[in-house]
Amino acid sequence: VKKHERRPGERAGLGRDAVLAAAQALSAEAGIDGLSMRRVADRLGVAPNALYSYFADKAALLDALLDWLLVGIELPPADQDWRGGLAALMAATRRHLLAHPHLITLYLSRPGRGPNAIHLGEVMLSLLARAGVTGPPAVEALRILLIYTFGFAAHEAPRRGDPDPAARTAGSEAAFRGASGDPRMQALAGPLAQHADDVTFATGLRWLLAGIAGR
Amino acid sequence: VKKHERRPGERAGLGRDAVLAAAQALSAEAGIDGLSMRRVADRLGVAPNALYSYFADKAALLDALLDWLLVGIELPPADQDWRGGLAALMAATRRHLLAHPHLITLYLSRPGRGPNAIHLGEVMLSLLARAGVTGPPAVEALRILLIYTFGFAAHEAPRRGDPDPAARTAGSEAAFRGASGDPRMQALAGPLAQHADDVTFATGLRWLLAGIAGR
DNA sequence: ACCTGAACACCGTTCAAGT
DNA sequence: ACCTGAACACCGTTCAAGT
Repeated sequence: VKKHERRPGERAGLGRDAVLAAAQALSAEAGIDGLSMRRVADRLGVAPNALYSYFADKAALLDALLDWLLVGIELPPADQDWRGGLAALMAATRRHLLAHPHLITLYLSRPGRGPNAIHLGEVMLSLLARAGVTGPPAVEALRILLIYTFGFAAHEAPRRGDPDPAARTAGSEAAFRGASGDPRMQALAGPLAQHADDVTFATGLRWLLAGIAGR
Repeated sequence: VKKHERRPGERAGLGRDAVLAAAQALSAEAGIDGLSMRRVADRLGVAPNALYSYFADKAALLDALLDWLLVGIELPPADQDWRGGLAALMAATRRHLLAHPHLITLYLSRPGRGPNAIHLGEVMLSLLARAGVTGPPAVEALRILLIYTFGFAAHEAPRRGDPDPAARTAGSEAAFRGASGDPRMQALAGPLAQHADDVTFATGLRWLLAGIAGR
């Protein structure tokens, strides 16, 4: 909001990472609809068009942001069997995505060819190879697992901490879960729903892994 | 673009359906990013704010549009077994969604409580009941199947007829599939990819149905 | 009830210019 | 190379007014 007080000609010293960090922080506060180039620039104390020194356009910034959010997904221990390893990896991926509920939606509509997305795919392929699944069938299994994991996270994201849209449907959600009225029930609704989500996610994942094992 | 030549005070006679039809046609031509209230109004020969007589805001229009697109999904024959029926229904749903590739993304991020979405869920529940799956486990299975189906369609949509974004990544897609250069290979890439998608979708679906059967 | 005119507060992006 | 000023062509939405 407030420019950082620089003399004319003085550099702000942004860099791509600073822009991405600002964009992520902004989306956490204002949601996906509040994520604009101008507001990111504002947050950095910089003119709107300054961002175009680092990203060709808004789409390029979003692509970079999504890949940036995949950094640091917990990898399963190397001595685990392929099935437990894949289950742990997909669960960790879902948890990681849910840390940024506002941005999950974007993943489904974008290619996902960033370096971190590719690395995740490679780890999955090495686990599948240990199951004896390689080549085209491995790519097929990988795709199914990724769609399930990202789709699941995208589907439960609106129920999570999305600031504005959540408020819109919060009432019907509570009613749907029979938790309207009693505030103690409402306090339980969140954790209860999350637990149900965890169980449901694990169930579908188990079915898919059983299918992969049966190849 | 051109107003329909009405005298001042004369009605345009829009109605919700006319607005939805215009919105759908516009998104087919201009993609999701080209779908604006002003352009929908323009297409109807009406002032931008006239739409607010029928929809509270753009989000309400989008919600109605998504449910409207679920109309007419092919239902499986009543004498089919539950497994074949569910497989056919989910395949028909995916095909139906892919007829509007530009809008699929929106489904994942929105609740989906419209009348048509609810009807689809009821048909699924009745098929699951024939498999002996009812109550909470049925809701769990339904959710997993829907996430898989919608997620899959959302994931392959960008490869389909999305006008602008497709052009952006068309080159890398062709290279990825090893179809760069030779125009005969490029002509094959589309149908080939679609066939691979069909097979992959059916495979994952079979795995999930096997899991449901094993309950 | 349905629609228009005019306005408000925003967008993404480009171009020329400054250091 | 990095950043600013100013401008362009857009947005969604609201308010008052007309029929």
